[in-house]
Parts: sequence; structure tokens; C-alpha cells
Amino acid sequence: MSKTANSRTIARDAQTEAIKDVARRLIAEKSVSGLSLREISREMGLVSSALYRYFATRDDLLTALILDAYNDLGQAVERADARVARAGASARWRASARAIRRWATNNPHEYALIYGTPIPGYAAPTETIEAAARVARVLGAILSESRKVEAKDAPKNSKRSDVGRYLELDSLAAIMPGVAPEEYLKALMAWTTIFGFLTFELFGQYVGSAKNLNLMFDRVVDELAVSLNLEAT
Amino acid sequence: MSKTANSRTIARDAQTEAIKDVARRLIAEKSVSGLSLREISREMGLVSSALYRYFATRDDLLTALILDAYNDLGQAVERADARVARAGASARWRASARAIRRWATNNPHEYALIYGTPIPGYAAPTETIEAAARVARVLGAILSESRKVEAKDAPKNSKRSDVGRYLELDSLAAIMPGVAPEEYLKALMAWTTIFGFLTFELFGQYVGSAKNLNLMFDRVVDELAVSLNLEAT
DNA sequence: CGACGTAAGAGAGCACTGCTCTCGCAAACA
DNA sequence: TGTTTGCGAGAGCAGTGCTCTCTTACGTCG
Repeated sequence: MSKTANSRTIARDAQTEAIKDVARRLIAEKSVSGLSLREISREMGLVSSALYRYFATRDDLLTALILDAYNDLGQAVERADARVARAGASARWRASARAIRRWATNNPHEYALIYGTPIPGYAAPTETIEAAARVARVLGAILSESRKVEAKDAPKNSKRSDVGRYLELDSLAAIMPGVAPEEYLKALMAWTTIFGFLTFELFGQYVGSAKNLNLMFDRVVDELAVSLNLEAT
Repeated sequence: MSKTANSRTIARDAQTEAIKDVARRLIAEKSVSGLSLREISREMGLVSSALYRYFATRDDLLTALILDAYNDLGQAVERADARVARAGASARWRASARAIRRWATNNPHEYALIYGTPIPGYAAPTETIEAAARVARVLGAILSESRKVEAKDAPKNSKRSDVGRYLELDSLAAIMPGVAPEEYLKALMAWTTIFGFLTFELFGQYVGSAKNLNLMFDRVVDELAVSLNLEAT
């Protein structure tokens, strides 16, 4: 094997992970904008220049944290979904949505890192896009399953849709196979509403309008389930 | 009059406004995180400490910019709505939604300033909350009008709702008088979806899923109009 | 109209940041 | 065993937000 498992690369990976752990802790305590490499180094008993052996730039560190956050969230949702896999699309939808919110409220700063204002030199690498798709893949699979079970009722109405003019049909078909393209928009809207809700909740836009966001979120998820035709299980 | 119109306060207000203008320009060129008081001062031919006569802190400057951005957006939407005031709720809804998106895409960094990750010492002052409500007020008024016109069809189904357990009925009733509380959730969801869409669009989450966001947005607005029962005008 | 008071800007300075570069040293590899 | 390679230390540069003191100029009011 080419370059795996040198005892040097093992130590390197461990140190890299340690840096990210400290960074995560500091972000949780303060915020992402308050994260400084020098404070990380101080915390680790290192000199600041040493960190540059592992991350060429502060933004590179943040990019790595973004990737981890996407994967952490993705894994949480995948597990929540798997836990109720046999319970039908409606239950899976609810469980997954709640898992998303649970992760977000437990890790608000990491949520802001991936769904908040992007860092100036954003340019999300492919790796990041891939990790970001994990959550979408779970939701897509749920929709797919629900359509497989009941391949009955004709696609609502036959108003032929121009969905191909504004959506990437191929990638969406890969995420939710078996779902009619006419339903893609509603699926994307549901996804948008979930994360729009969390962004509004965590960033304070619901102050004054809502007082019990746990309950409100559940009701929103209910409404979305209806609009996605997930109820007849 | 207590303290208005001293020629000194006039000059002061002018200078304050000039600082904000330069700040806005720099934010548009770079980004909010790249905004530095020293660069503003350089741009204005001042020394950096002079700015502190006008804003005690960088965050204070940002807060002022946030307030202005909310009001700018609010005004844009109010005007767009007023322009089609007599055309019925459905047309007003579309015009207002498009005005929101137009403002957002024209001022992406200012959008990020108000709907992106909040600045650490957030604590939105009442003034800000008030300004933020302007857009909501327009959308609420549209919904109100549509319900006034057709006070007919009974409130959908009579499943008695627990909406009072999680929403602030009083403030919402003030924003959309005449609308049944059972509809508040859908209204908030529509609002959430609009801004969730823009956040996803501007922050890059639709990359790979959508290719024509103009058209997609219009379709989303259509769907929301249906879900809000705005079509029968 | 002239003296006073006040506010604006200049300038130096502090503590902090990201990042660079060079220099030893120790561990891995041949 | 000798050599390469990578890690951390340390000094330093340019930039930041913010504070403090000092001077100057301009409005205000007796």
C-alpha cells in the first residue's frame, strides 16, 4: 500500500485530529469568528507556527471542520433513520427531521459553520458537496420508499411540468429514485423548509412569533409530511 | 425642540452616514468579515481612531448596518407590494416575493448580514426587531386581504388546533388580522420557505440540484400561493 | 462680537491576529 | 550507521480593534 500506516502518518493524523478537537471546543465556547489559531496552539502547549504544519491556513482548518460537521450530521440522521427503518416512510420522515433538529440545537455553532454565512473563500470542494449530500440522501430514500410501496395513484394531475428547465433531473433522480420528477420541487421545498426553520430558530428570527419551537417544529414536519403524501403508510 | 438640527448634529449625521456608505461599499466588494474600521478610515482620509467618535465599536457599526439593511429590504418590498396593490392577493404575493429575492440577489452581502450567521454579541435591540418585521408585515397584510375578500369557506377542517401552545397568537394576529389562527403555521412556513430558499441559493446549497433559480423561485412561490389559498381572487 | 466649551481628528501605543521564515533536533528510513 | 524528512521553537511582519492624550477649529451663548 502506497502511503498508509507509517507510524509517522499515524502520529500526524492524531495531531490533526487533536487540533480539530480543540478548535471545535473553542468554537462551541465562543464562536467561529472568535476562533484563533494562536489560542488553539496555546491550549495545546504549542507555538502557533506549529499548527501550520497541519493546516496551511485558518480557512483550511475551517474547511476541515465543515467537512466533519457535514459528516457528523449526516451520520446522526442516517442512524436515526435506520433505527426506525421498518416503520414506514411517515415515521422515518419524522425521525430523520427530528434528528436533524437535535443535531442542530446540540451543535449550534457547527450548524452555523455549515448552513450560515459561508467563509469568503468558500469554493466548496467536491468532498464537501459529497458530505453535504448525506442528509439529502436519507430524505430522498424515504421519499423513494414511500413511492415504491404505493405505486398507485396517478401523479396527481397531468399538467405537464417544466421541471426539467430549472432542476438537475439526473442528480435528483439519483437521490430519490422512483419519485416522479413532478414531485421534485415539493421535495426540495420540504428540505428547504426544514433547514430554513432551523436557521430561523438558531439565528433568532422566530423571536416574537413562536414560543415553543419543539412543538412548532413537529407541526411543521407534520405539514410537510402531508404535502409530500407520506401519510398513507 | 430638544436636540435637533444643531448644525453640529447635522454634520455629525452626515459623517455617520458617510461612514456607513463606505462600509457598505467595502462589504459589497469584500465581505462582512473582511470589513475593517482601519480600511474605512483610510478610504475616508481619516485616522482610525476618528471613527470611534461615531461608532463605539465595530459591532456597533455592523448593528447600524443591519438596521439599515432591514429597512432597505422592508421598503423595497413595501413598494413592490404597493405597486400592485389593486391586483389582488395572488399578484401581491408574487410581486412581494420577487421583490424580496431581487433585493437579496442584488445585495447578497447585506442579506448575509441580516439572515446569515449572527454576530457573536447579537442581542438584537428592539429597533432591529421592529425593522425586521416590515417584510413580515407586508406578507401578513396580503394574507389578511385575501381572507377579507372571501370570508366564505369554513376554516378547512375543524380539527381543533393547539396552535396557541407554540405560537405567539397576539403578535401574529397583529400582523395578519382576520386570518384564522389555524392558518398561522402555514403562513410562517411560507415565510420560512421563502427565506430558506434565498439562504440556500445565496449560500450555495442548491448547487447540483437546481440550474435555473429564477424559474425555480417562481415555481416555489406558486406552490406557496396554493398552500396559502391565495389563488381564488 | 469675543470668550468659552465642546467635539473632531491626529497620533502614538497596546494587545492581539494570521502567516512566514529560519533554525535546530529527533525520529524514521535506507 | 548515515541521511533524509518532518516537527516544533522562535523571531518577526503586516494587519487588526481599541484606548489614550493632545491640539485645533468651530459652533454657541453671554
